[in-house]
Amino acid sequence: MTDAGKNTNTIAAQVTGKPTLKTISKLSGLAIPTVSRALSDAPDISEKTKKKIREIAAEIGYVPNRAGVRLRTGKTLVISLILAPDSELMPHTAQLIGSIARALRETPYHLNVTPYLPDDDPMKPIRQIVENRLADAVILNRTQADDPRVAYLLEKQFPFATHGRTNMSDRHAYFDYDNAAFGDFAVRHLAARGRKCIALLAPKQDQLYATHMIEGALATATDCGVSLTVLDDVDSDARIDEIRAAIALRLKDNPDVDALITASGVAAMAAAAGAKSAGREVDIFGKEATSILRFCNPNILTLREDAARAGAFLAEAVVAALNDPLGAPKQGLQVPSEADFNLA
Amino acid sequence: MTDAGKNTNTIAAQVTGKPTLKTISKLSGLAIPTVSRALSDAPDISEKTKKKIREIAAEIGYVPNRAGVRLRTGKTLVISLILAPDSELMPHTAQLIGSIARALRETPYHLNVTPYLPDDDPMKPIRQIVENRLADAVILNRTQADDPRVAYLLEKQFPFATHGRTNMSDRHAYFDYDNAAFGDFAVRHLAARGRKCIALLAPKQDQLYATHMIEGALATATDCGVSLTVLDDVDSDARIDEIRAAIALRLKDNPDVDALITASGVAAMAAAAGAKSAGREVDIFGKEATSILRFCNPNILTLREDAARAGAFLAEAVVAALNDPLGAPKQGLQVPSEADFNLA
DNA sequence: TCTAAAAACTAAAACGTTATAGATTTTTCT
DNA sequence: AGAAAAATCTATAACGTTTTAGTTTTTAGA
Repeated sequence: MTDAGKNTNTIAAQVTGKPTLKTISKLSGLAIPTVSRALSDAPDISEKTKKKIREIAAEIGYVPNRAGVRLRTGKTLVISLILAPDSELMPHTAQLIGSIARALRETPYHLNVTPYLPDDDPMKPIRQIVENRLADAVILNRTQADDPRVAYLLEKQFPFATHGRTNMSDRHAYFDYDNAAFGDFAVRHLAARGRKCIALLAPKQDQLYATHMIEGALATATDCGVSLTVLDDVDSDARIDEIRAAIALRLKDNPDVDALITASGVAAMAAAAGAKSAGREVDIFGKEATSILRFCNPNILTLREDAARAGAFLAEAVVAALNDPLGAPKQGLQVPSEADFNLA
Repeated sequence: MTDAGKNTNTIAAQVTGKPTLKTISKLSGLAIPTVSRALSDAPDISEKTKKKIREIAAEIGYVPNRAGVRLRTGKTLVISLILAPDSELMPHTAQLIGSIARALRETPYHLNVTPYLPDDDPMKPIRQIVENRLADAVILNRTQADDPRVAYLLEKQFPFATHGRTNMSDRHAYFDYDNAAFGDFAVRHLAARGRKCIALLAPKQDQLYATHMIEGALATATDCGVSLTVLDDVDSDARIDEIRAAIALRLKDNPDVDALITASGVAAMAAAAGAKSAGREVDIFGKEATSILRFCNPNILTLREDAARAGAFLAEAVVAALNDPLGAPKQGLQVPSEADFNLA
């Protein structure tokens, strides 16, 4: 029982420093490439050898050095989430980031966050990432119908997924909410509550989700025999106080309006306040990321947008695109179910 | 005017593929190490050579390959933000992430996000990062007074910064709100409004910020001659409905309470609802990340916590720690000013 | 003008990985 | 048993960077 002999029982104890392929090579007596190929399950390594190497790797806790892999293969093992500047929609964003990062834990990829500011060129971060190979794929949020970033990524054949559809959606992975169904449901529900003159708050920008929402709502309005006005001159990305003021103004212009549909929770809250300040009693139907909205104003009818689900889907979709670049892009649509609606 | 001659005017045009040190080496006729040392402004390279190399580098748009640097130096150029699971405080988190990432754009570092779940071991991500060198530094949020992660990082001498102080704060970089000042201000303000019996909602866990808040509030309560009860059995990290129910219960137990101070915006909202359901008219004083809280319930008095400022500070602090590991850790305290308070 | 010292530069190696092409061993078939 | 084929393994090189230990060139000093 000498001290010298004590720590030599296990292989692991013989290892000093971070284990590399070299360590396993020495421990197993096999060449480094053999070790590498065994761990990547190459066909020209015998099962016996693979087993032995995998055991040693597990015992000494071998983890591939990312810099080595990256330098050799050109793969970064990084996925970058490009964040559009959003002033007030942050609960949604935080959920998205967290759920993407969590889903990526099951993969070798890490999540990088790359935000840009309102006065930045949205193309700049994308170009940097593609040109300098800072990531293997990107995820975009707040896409527009005719998004130059999407066009660029498609042209460069750089893997990506988007949160929200675009005009080029058939060619890329995305997750989106079925806003047509939301529009339909909202109108149907408001009509059932006896509302006759519904206004829909659409964003100024060319956003596809609004188009869908309007389409769904218009069709159902005709169906239910209620009137539907689209208010497309309120900037729903503005500060909340500004939205409220704008809504109050619109309500005065449209004295018959007895219900409002909005595309975001913030806008719904602003609408509620705007209606109140205009002295009008209207129903409000909006979307929300958390339960906060309905909690602080139970009179707002809401559809819960599941950002966590979106994040998990986007992570999977982008990894799928990386693993099979030629496969059909994964596309997800959250069709609202009754359970997603909080109806006062 | 031959076609062949057209593109050879500029150096840049002669370069194909991503430029490396080798490219500059060939273009300049100097050896690769010379180029490397010139770009890192080493003392043994002549100014003339440095100028020449820098010009070529700029012209062909040379950007160091991160994998090469990482493999050679062991530096990852990554800073990892470890996100504690937070159910309802997400606006704050999103602001934090965005502002850290934006601040890091001025540096060579990229931001990685590493969340863990309520049932995960909080040590696991940290250990992985340190042992496998997945980042050069980490930023922690939601630190506890006696945080094992902080102890571990200090022991390993791994650079980090925290959002919130700990028992070991003198030894690490942090950003925190001056919660003592918040407690003081809240009590002083409520007393001035004529409130006599104030309750303070403290989190169950051993969180230093609560200690500070209580200290500040207690001292001022004595000063102003009002009574202050600390309710430390409400889990302020619980779901919002649960907090509300718990608060309603506490209010019934304490019939004299006429004002509530909470540590978070969500808790404030829950408190407002709890008070309402208990049929009590109490003042509420809370904190908020965005202006949403006060917007949806203008009766809640608030202190605005500037997460963007926290993020920018933390980014700077952690980069400073990396550049000067022996220097004094940067420590920031947001002392609330009158302007930060939204008083109904 | 010659030598010593200082300045400026370079050759070689290494970080850890994987791809290519080739070498060795084993199996299969006649 | 011997040759061909298949299976298994290895040597070498390369990705782009920086560090170490030189070597060459220039300047300074006598």
